[in-house]
Amino acid sequence: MPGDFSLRTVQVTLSPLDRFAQFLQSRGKRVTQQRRQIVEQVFSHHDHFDADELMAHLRDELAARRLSRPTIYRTLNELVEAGLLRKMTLGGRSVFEHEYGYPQHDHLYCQVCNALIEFHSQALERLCDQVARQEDFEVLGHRLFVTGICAKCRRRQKPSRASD
Amino acid sequence: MPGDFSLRTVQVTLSPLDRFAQFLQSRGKRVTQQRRQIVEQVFSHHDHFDADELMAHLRDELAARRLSRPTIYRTLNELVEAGLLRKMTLGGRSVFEHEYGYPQHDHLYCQVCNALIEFHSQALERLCDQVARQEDFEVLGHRLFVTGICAKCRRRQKPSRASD
DNA sequence: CTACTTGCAAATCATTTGCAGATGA
DNA sequence: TCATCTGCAAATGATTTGCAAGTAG
Repeated sequence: MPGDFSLRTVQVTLSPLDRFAQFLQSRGKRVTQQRRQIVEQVFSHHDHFDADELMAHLRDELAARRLSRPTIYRTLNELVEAGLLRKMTLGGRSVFEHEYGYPQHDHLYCQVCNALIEFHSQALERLCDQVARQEDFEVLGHRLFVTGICAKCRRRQKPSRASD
Repeated sequence: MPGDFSLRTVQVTLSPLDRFAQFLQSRGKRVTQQRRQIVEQVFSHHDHFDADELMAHLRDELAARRLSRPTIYRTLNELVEAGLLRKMTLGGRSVFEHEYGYPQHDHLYCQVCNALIEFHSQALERLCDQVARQEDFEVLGHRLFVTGICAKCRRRQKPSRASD
């Protein structure tokens, strides 16, 4: 590799917690045990989750009263504000996913097992821009859900095509 | 015009109310004053609406107690089941739009004024099918929201580009 | 007639908020 | 120190449900 490593601010490598700390500081907010704990749990693995699932993971802390339901909700909202999480609504329920350090993507949603399968399409982005241009609309983001039945559930539902 | 009008079952011309009546009958349910009234109001014009907006339109009936909040909700759900309405969630609130007799489309969503601008794209449908094929996923539908700022609001927000 | 419907009031359910005590910078 | 946080309990707000009385077929 040639030595073309030029000036490059490595802000992307900031850990979610550091990034959050930075956000909090900029707002005069504090880095507390609870917020630390929640961020750590949330970014410990890549997955879609809702408040209940997160609470299930933190049940010990909740049981020990070192953490509470309202704090979970408050912190999730802050994480969205901070741009660390993306929030979406799925069947009346708020579902979150990593936004920070994670590439833009859309979802296939299996309405049988509720699985969310991620995919990315540049063509889709071009399509959004194109439509927007026609309407003189400024695109800030998009969300595509393709609903249907995932491979696994299809196999389960149609063991044989006898009755068709 | 040449006389090529061949056999053509005109089931599409069924009014929303008739279509609903048909659905109700198939379920052993009844065509009541309330359901009739709601369907009529809902299909009196093409627009997106939520339960509150619908209730505002029917406020006289509600005031006269010939109709109630629970009945509105119950009937809206039946209309979705019947395939007459499509339901989506927008900011925690259920929003409905005509599905029966109305072409498939997607939306530009202005996050400033909450306007929903409809558009249709065949390319998008092809894209969904293509992605689905790769994942061995059976597509039953899709929903694309392009969020951003509509032309009107952009003009209002940036009267001049002075500060840029 | 009689099962399906309705309006009412009360229940849900996820999420939010007021407040007094606890705590991070 | 002292403004920001937190847990608690209670409030919210949209939507749903149990039930006795009303009504469609």
